Amino acid sequence: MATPAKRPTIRQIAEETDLSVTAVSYALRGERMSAATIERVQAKAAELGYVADPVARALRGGRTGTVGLLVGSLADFWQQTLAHAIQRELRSHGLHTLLADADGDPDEELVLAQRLAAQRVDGLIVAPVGPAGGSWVEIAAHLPTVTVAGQLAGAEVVGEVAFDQTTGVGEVLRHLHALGHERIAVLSWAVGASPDRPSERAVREQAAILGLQCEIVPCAYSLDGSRPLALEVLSREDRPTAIFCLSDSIAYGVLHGCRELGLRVPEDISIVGFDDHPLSRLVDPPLTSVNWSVDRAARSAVGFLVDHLAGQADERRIVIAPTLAVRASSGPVT
Amino acid sequence: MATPAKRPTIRQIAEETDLSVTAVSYALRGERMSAATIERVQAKAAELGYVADPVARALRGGRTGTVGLLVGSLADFWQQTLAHAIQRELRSHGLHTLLADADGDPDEELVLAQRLAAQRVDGLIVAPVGPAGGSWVEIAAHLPTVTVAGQLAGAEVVGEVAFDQTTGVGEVLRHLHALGHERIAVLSWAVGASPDRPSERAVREQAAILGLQCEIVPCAYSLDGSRPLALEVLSREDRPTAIFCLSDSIAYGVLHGCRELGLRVPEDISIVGFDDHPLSRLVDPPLTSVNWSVDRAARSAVGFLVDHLAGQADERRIVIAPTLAVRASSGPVT
DNA sequence: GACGAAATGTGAAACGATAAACTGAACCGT
DNA sequence: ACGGTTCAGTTTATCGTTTCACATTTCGTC
Repeated sequence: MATPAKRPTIRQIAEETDLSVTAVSYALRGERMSAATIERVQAKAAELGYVADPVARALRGGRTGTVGLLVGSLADFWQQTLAHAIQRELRSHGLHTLLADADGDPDEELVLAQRLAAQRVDGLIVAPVGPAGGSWVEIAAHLPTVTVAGQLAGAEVVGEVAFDQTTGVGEVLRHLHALGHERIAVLSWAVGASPDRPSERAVREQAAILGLQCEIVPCAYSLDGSRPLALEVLSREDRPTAIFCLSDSIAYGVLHGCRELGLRVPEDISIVGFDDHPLSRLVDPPLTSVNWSVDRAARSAVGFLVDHLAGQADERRIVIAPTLAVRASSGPVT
Repeated sequence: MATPAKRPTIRQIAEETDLSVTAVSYALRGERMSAATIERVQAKAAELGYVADPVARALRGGRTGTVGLLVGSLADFWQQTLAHAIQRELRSHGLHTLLADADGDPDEELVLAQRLAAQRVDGLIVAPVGPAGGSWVEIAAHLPTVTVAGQLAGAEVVGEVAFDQTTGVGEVLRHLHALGHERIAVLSWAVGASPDRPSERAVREQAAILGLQCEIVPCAYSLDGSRPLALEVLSREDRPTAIFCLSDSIAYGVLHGCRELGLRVPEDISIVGFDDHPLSRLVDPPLTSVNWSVDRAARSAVGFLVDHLAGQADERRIVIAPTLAVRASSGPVT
């Protein structure tokens, strides 16, 4: 902690090359100055190990080379995977990541978005937890924003990676219906103010079509959040014959609960997840789940943002199609 | 993207209150000015929704309220968990997190550390991937640094959360030894320049003591990284009777490989992990692993840093003791 | 009622980089 | 030889905040 780290500054280079600060600034970027000067400056910069100060640059208002990544909850395994994939993809484009975790709280999400904007990120990639409040409209109006796996109603985004919830949910419910299930509990990740989340809406629609009796139960993300809830649902008199979890993380907690209660899966109860985390094929029993290509989502999201930053103004949108991965956790009603 | 977001500035408050910028700056922090002025200024600030610009503040040299979190590889499930825990803990202290992922590359790790320093983080929490290079000494000398689960040789840190590798590894090897295993493959997360990683050293030491034949195989972190390697090891003529993976993520890949080859675990081969990810008890078969309390590690790491920032100068250190969680993936040699 | 010390406030410089506007000089064609 | 470009720089202002040094006013005290 001794001396406060003296990184070389542009001024130092200026002094040592007998040029003005401005000249150095231009030369470093290879603009305007004569070839000889540019060479001389860059040599000196290399010699001193100069790296432009991102903070100063940000204050002045230029590009920062940093993108904000805002996820709904890092407690969710799948979102961890997504965050990693996006982060890695951003880096392959030479962009840095400022990751923020709303931890399931829509209000916190907004605060964090504003904080990221204040940090002068060049753009924002959001996997929203809640529906858009009014402030989102404003944020997205000023900061190129791409949404992944969720909408920000009303906000004008530069790209959108949507997941076809209707089809995904539909496939699950048809699968369960075909296996003879009729009473299904749906564990949805709970957040205060989101009465009309697409996935839940899809559940109601599809359930109505198939004539299924679906009860939607709000649930916390984490393992420790869903397990107690699962215990409650599973202990009921008229236990459902299947549980459909709108996130694999939730499903894991339910599996855990089943194990504690001595319930066999899928003989006593079928369990289906959503998002298909890489470990879902390894758990016991392997979890039936809806797979969306994380890599494709990450690539698209980053691609949209990068394109926009490169000046391509048109809004982009991709809808990622689901694949139902049927594994051993779902079986016929017995 | 229209107008470049006009957040209210300190100057705006100054104008509307007929005070100097300086006065407002002081008043906002409740210093110097008269009570009346302070009140007036803060009221105006609240009215305008003023929030201090972190970038400007950082440039000037003050606290930024942001901590850099540098993890060796977010591809590793356990490190995802750790990152989340630390992030959450930091937030409970009102600190923001700037997360960077070295993706297994020690050089990248250094670059990122410097980048974080340039972003003026108040401190750094590092789960290092490689051993310290010389630059780390310099970085840590200028920036309060806490290490978690790894050392930065030579660097003077303000806190250290160490994991007792020797005991952890010892317990595993004794466990396997007691089960009759003698030829053990150890899959270690590979990184270029780390010939003397503590865990590997511990393996060699303990293996010597117990008279075990341990081969250390370097391995990538991810599922996709360890699976092919596992296939190779498992297909050998003189296949080891047990595989000890120095990370649960690696173990998952190995489990996957066993399944593909039709090997039964633990009848045909025993598998042990390291770190005990929450899902390890749910995979098939449940994975024997070495548990360290993530929460305790996160709390300690953040606590050390916060204490230091609060002026407590003494260096802190905690050694987290392992607990061997014996589950079904390890069994006697048959 | 004069004197020093608080209390309260102001202006200017600084943090590091960038952009707009300006200054000479060299160079062009006519 | 003259006005107009272009080149290669320099000056100056700016981003939003903090802090140092200084200028007033107020106050208690002898």
